[in-house]
Amino acid sequence: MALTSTDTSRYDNTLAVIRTLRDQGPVARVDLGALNGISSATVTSISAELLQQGLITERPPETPRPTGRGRPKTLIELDPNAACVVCIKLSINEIQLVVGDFLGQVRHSEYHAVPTLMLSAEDLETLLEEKISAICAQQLKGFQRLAGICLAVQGVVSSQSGTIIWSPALSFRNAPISARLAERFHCSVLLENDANCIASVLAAQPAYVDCPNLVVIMLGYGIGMSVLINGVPYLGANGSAAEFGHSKYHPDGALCACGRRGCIEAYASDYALYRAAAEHLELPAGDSAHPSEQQMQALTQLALQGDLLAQRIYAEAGRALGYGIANVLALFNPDLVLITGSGVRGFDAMQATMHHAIDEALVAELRGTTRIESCAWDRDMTCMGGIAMALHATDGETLSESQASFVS
Amino acid sequence: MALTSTDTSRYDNTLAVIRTLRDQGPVARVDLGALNGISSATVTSISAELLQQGLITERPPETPRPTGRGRPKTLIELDPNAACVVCIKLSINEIQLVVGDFLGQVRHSEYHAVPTLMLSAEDLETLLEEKISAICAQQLKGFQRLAGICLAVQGVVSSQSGTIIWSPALSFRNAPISARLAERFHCSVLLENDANCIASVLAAQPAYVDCPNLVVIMLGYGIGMSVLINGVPYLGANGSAAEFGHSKYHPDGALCACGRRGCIEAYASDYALYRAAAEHLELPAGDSAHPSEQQMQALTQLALQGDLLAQRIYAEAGRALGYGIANVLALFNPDLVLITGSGVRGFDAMQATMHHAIDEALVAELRGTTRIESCAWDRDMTCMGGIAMALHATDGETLSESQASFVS
DNA sequence: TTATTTATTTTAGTACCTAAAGTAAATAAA
DNA sequence: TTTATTTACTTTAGGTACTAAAATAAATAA
Repeated sequence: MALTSTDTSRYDNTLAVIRTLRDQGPVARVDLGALNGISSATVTSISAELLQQGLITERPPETPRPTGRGRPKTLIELDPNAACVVCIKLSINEIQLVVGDFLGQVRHSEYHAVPTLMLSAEDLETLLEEKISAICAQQLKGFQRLAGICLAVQGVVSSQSGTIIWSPALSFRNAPISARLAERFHCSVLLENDANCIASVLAAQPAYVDCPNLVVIMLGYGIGMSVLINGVPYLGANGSAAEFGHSKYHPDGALCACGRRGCIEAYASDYALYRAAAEHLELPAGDSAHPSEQQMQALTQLALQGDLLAQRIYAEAGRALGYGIANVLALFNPDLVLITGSGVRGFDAMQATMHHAIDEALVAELRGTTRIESCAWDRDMTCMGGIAMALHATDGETLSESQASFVS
Repeated sequence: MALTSTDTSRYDNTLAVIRTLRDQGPVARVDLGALNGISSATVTSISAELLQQGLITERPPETPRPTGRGRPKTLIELDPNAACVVCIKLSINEIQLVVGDFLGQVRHSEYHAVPTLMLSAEDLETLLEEKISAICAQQLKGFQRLAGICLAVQGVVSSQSGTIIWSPALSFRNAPISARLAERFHCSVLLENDANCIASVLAAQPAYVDCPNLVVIMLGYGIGMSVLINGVPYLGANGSAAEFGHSKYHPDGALCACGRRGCIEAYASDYALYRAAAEHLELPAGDSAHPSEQQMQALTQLALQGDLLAQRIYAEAGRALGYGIANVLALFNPDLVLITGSGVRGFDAMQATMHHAIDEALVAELRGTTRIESCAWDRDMTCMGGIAMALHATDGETLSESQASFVS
């Protein structure tokens, strides 16, 4: 008779095995059992299925002898070519396309300069279709299947409906982007906020694994945030949760790009810092409303080298940031707040006032034990996270589709 | 051989049946199956066990005929006396003790005036032991077992460790209260924030069931908040999440009871409103730092009846509240914000400026579709929520202990 | 060469669930 | 009044998935 609709234990255990193999690399059946709380007999049965489906392979025994007595472990590992995902990062004036294999490793990466603010929703769709088609044709040869596509976007997105609601990198609003790509490429399309991608990568790092409640603040052209609760991004009702950049520092504060006053972003983002400095300081020529990396580096240099006005600007940014973080601590009480993004280049110039503002705003009981740390920034991290999230989201499909193709 | 450690389906299904019966009242086996996605054969088997354990009873067929053809449904229902819980609400200068039955119905309630701010941790423990002992002796006669005790406390508590970290109703800090009570009364002791109790009750109401992400703001002597994410209270790392009252309105704002400046509580709590008014208005005599219900009602009356100064004070409170809510919307993006607590009495005098502040602070894309509503306040609601949470937390124990006692 | 150790596989047995068949208890229709 | 129909509940038969224990495999140590 039929499988009970509520009994998902085989499915759950199989996914657990796949994910353990992805996280830990090659693992023996005994250890897979111990790690996941299942018997090794069950692991034998699950791995036999996965082997038949071509999702895993047995690793040939090492030539250098295994240590210890007894029958040596037979390591099994994911077949990196069993599936792949494509992740596209959409940021202001640039898109990045990355191919990741079934292990989550980056196998290909390319950047394109694109005037994103000029694009209509149709332009963007067409552009993405073109670029992804090219990637499919050139880069996906050895893979058994394309499991999914992840679109990592700054701003407010609805993952559920696949709609870009509001992105600082784009001029249009409310574009249901996932549906068309899913239809065109016959695979799952995941739409994610870029900060959530970064947070997923950071949460997996050994230094932060014991932080079930993790807040990641992204400083850059704008200011983004991700809140992981028990390791999963908190999205809110419409996907506009964690909009730290537009939480408030001061009721009648500086003007923000969003049109309101007093947002944290209006003090601590690249454009806010540059705007405050441009009037008074000698800085590289360029669009001062959309400062380039080079422009920002020049400004940061001034602050770090002791220019008093630049220091004052960063100090005030740090104060706003700290004040905003105080609210985050009072409301989320996370284990850890990590500050990263391209804007961390200036973190040393903000740090002191930031900590001071936090202490001034919160009593010790509410300040709690939350660690607040900064963390080096790597422009490829977003897509690494997107790949991981896309694989995680599509493991179930990969599993059932491999099964189907084997049966038929 | 042994039951697989991962196979919890019978346990899960049994709990689901118990909880359905608690939420919906008497239900037939067919309907229990349909509601929980299990076959009625399984419900037959589960209900046979529960019947033997004495946790449910079959309801005798109704004298007025059931409508429709076919064999009439045999309704089963929880035995209200199968278990009970005691909930204690600890608020400033008052404690309430309530007995709830296995259905979650209040069976007994009593209030005691207690100078809570004068108590040491030991005093409190002794007092609670006394009061609970008396309740046990007098009120728990008909019940098969005391499943648990719930302590509902204003302020910051660690549910995990059972420690009261910081409560405005108490002078001491960091008191591990649960352990001693658990030892003394041989049952589970649940320590909960009062706002979480209220939120649990509200979330179950038909009007709000479609709000998986619910924020409840409690106005009163202090200002509390609860955030339910998918129906469960978000606690944070140390239990100090959702401290809305000490999130910020203004960097250099009014002095708060916590010792910091600019907290929302320093504008919109009872003591803040009364403090602002007492200098200038004729109000009932009394401790103006801890205004009584009567004092607050007098002040609210003035504002609602058009006294300009009182109106200005409430308007400013509304502005602070709205500003704080804007941050909550930006960070949590909930489906619904409910404003309640004894302080809602003055909500009409705050409403206009509150909404204005929210609109001024947030662009439409971030304002989202969140409903913001107020909701009538009932002083018994906290304990109703505490009972529900305690029952939910102890259903598993009740189940396994009834089983054990049946087997032996 | 044999004993020991450890890993994996096979076997036997259990718990749970569902579908389908059987039974029970009512109303509607002949 | 009897029979058919409908709906609810129970029993039976069959299937999946798991574990413990036994068997087998493959190494090292003695």
